[in-house]
Amino acid sequence: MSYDPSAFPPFAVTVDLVVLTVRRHALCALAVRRGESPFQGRWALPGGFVRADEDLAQAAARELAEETGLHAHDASVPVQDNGAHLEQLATYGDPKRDPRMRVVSVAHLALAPDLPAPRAGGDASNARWAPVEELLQQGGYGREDEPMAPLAFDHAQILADGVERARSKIEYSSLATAFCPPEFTVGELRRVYEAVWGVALDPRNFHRKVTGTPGFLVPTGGTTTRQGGRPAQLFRAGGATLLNPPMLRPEV
Amino acid sequence: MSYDPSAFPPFAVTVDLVVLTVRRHALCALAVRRGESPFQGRWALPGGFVRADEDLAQAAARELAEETGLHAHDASVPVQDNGAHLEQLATYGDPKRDPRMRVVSVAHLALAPDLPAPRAGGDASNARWAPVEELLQQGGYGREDEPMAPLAFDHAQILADGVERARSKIEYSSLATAFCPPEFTVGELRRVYEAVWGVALDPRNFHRKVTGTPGFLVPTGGTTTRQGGRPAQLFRAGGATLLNPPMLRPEV
DNA sequence: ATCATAGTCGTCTGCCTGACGATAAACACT
DNA sequence: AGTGTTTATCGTCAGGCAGACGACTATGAT
Repeated sequence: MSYDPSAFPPFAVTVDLVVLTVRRHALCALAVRRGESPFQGRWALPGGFVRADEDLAQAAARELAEETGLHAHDASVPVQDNGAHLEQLATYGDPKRDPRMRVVSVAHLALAPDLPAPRAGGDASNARWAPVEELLQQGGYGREDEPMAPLAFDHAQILADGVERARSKIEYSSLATAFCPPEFTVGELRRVYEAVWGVALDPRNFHRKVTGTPGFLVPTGGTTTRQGGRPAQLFRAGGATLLNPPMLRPEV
Repeated sequence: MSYDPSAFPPFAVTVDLVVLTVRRHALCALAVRRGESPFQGRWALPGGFVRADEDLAQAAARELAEETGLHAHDASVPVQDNGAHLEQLATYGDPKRDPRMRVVSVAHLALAPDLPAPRAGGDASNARWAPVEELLQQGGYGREDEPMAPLAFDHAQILADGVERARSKIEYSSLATAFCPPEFTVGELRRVYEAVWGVALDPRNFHRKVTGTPGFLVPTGGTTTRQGGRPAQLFRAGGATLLNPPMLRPEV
């Protein structure tokens, strides 16, 4: 426990982001193409180095804004603008995870409503929303049938952990609303659950459940027809963050 | 995203440990007394620097062994010796959390059965099991009425996060068995839940619940009387890690 | 007008939970 | 030996919630 300098070898610390959204009924993650070695040309999660005077959450919020333009709202700020939810996911520090040097990466999870096309330094061809199954299956094919190699570094593991966190967290928290615009219908919220869990849910039981959970949804009074069919009531996310009772993910 | 060396200031990376156990019906955490500045003489969580060739989990397991003699079993090793459960908790990286230099600490959570006295470099007076409420309440009093200052650094926050993780995780996982010896009775397991949650549970409903949850408990055939009263069946932890249905923490 | 689509309200049944009575098997007394 | 105390274990019962599913409503498309 002495502070002999040889006792604490220098590390580089980065933040990596698992940014999830729901597009066209599929859970998608933001991927950027690497412009340099190692893993040049491969897809990776967005991220970057933590600056000397920066908190980890600040660094993650900064990277998120740089990559997507999203303004993250911390848990401390209850503002419900169209910012994204951002939370720490886990930290990855295998000595060999980066071949160049010792890098410890603090991964963060961001949940965002469906967004316009991403931007990565202004170059749209180097950033894309991709369905998570596509990014996680090895040897799959990406957009335009270009052969897709696995994600760079240990990013496949990080993405898998982030997806699993999101899947379990929408069970007992109101986080699914982070995938929705400020006002949304019960049907849109249901399609979020269906996309994230990859299951079909009974619209009638789902409606009863979410409208019956105190603090989950607050009706705004308005109605809308967005998908054809009977107009639906519009809701806003209620103040509750923990759902009681929780939403139950169907067995297998 | 360039690798200009000025872009990645050097960090020190440490692991801190929240080691929890249940002693005398109370949830206790391991605390060590700091021998040097800053916070000299104050209580802190055990921890230390990650070595150059070490994974984060390895570093945490090494520190745990050094402080307690416990042999941590990773999630990958299903062995149920009297090792402790060890998992990553969260990472703390406020630029000012250590006044000397930029330190990022990857906190880990360990759950252990009741143990003999702790050792901290062979000096027992510099390590103790303390009830978590005692460590978390500011200005409380420690053993032998010595006035107790708050934990060093941001360790009160880390401990609070670890306790909250343990409280919620025993709801939906079989982790409560990590607080028990290899063989235990339903009553002992119930007292673990009562200590961690700080509530009283109905023995009859608890017995029905845990014996009815598939994969949670496996009877060993033996019986024991450890607290007086009728002998109880002995159980071993079953293979299930996720409880379905979960244990429900009583409302406030 | 008719159909397709989506939303909303009800009903019914089975399961789980919490509250709690009753019995069983040990120990500590007298 | 008998009595009380403690802990373990089994049962019962009522209330609530979830899944399955029928019925009705309100819009747009043809």
